[in-house]
Amino acid sequence: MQLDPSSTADLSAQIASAIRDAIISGRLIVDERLPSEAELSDTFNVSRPTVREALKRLAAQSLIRTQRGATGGAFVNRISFEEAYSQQITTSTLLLSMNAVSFETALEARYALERACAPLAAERRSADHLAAMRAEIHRQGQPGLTDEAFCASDVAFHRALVDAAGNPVLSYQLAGAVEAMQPLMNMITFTARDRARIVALHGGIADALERQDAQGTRSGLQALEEETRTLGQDVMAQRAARAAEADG
Amino acid sequence: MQLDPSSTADLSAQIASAIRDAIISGRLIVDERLPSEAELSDTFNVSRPTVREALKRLAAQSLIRTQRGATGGAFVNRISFEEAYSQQITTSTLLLSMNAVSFETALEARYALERACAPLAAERRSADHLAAMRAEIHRQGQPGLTDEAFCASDVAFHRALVDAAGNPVLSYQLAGAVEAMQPLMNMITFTARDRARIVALHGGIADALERQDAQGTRSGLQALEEETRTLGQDVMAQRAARAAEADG
DNA sequence: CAAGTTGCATATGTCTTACAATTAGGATTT
DNA sequence: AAATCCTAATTGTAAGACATATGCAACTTG
Repeated sequence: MQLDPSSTADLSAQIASAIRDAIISGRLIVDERLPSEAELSDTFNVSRPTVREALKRLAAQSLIRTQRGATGGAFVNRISFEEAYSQQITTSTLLLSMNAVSFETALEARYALERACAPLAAERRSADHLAAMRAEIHRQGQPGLTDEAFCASDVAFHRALVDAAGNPVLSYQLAGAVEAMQPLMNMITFTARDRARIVALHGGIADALERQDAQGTRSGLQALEEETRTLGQDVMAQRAARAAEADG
Repeated sequence: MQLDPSSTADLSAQIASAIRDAIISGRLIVDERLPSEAELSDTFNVSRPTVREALKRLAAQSLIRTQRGATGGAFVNRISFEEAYSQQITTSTLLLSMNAVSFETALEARYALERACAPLAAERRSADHLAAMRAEIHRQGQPGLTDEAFCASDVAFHRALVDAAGNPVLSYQLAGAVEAMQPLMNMITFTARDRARIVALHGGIADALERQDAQGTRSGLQALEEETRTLGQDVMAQRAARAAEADG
């Protein structure tokens, strides 16, 4: 592992990059211990704080984990689906909120992806998945539920649907899309009538999954997308109206 | 921004977490300047190196950028689609390679997601997208192409297909799925006959997109998935056979 | 002899102090 | 007025020290 002396980037960034490349390329394998900070600072000819900054960068990406004590050190981390989930959700959420992604664009992407797992979910759904979905549907029908709790239950419902496809890679990819939508969804105020419609659509989707009807699942999701889009557009229109009123 | 004194985690991790929460919640907005390292070390009652480790963690996630000089400092970064892409690809690639995700599982997820953008791509594909796809198809037909170059062109083809859907969120989500497959795809040796079949399938997909035939695009992708699965299974079977031979 | 205890070596975590490098903006000089 | 230099602020890097955690071996003790 060598550094490029002509680079103008921070030393800690260069060192992190060198180690990252070694991990990605497989020269460092899972659970292998990196040299100690003192050794690394020798080999790279930098001070220990600089090495530490590099290691913290890698730790932030879950590429390594550190352990104190006699047999401690930095170890190549086997990144878990859970860690990957949470990183992707953080990134997706910020990407949406910082780049003024419209409600329509995010919604379209989300449901396009979700419909992609309809056939697999219809084929493989287990009793557990169906039960989880039914439980969320029941919760969504309870009176006195806050809008936020309703949205959270909605996310849980869709999460169960995605997991029913039985493909962890698919679940991972979709977690970001679904959860990143939540802040946008939380802007919507659901009237009792809205909720009733959504609960009915959720019920239809669960029914279709239960009878392993892929096409029914797809069209149920389609209807749900359109319902949600209408709700979102209403909210945006109201906001625009209020903003215009405040201006003039 | 306060720290939890009962936490056993590293101070730098706690500080990074506190700042990250402030960014995600919107208390710190894009392009806003964070307090200087000296000020942060005062407010958190830690030393400057500890603050710096926290800032490097955030920089690794593209949440902040730093600038030297008189008016320098750490600024909340507007995360771009490109940065989000590359982070997701890194994470996805490692997730697949470190968790022994099978070729079948990854392939299934990839094509399920890709078929999801078939209707949108058929509706919105521009001449540019079609031209990009045709160019890659032509490249794939050239003799003397290495397997790696063939795979890279394959990725470019699929990337154009995804971009044709005209939804940046969809493109972002799919970039990880498609590109993370590349190391697995690179294990495959493509015979001339294999390549001819794949090129023909690519041509069929491009044709379907050109005539805005969503169903044709979907079935073309379906056929491509099955072709690829067969190729992958052959490779795995050969590997298993060689491994058995070496053992016995 | 077995079980618990102590102490040591090693590693990361944190602090302190210092200096180098970079940069914007003002002061100075031509 | 324009070009130049200087200065202050800020991040980047270094070096050394101490604190803390932890595995392991040696030691003590019942």
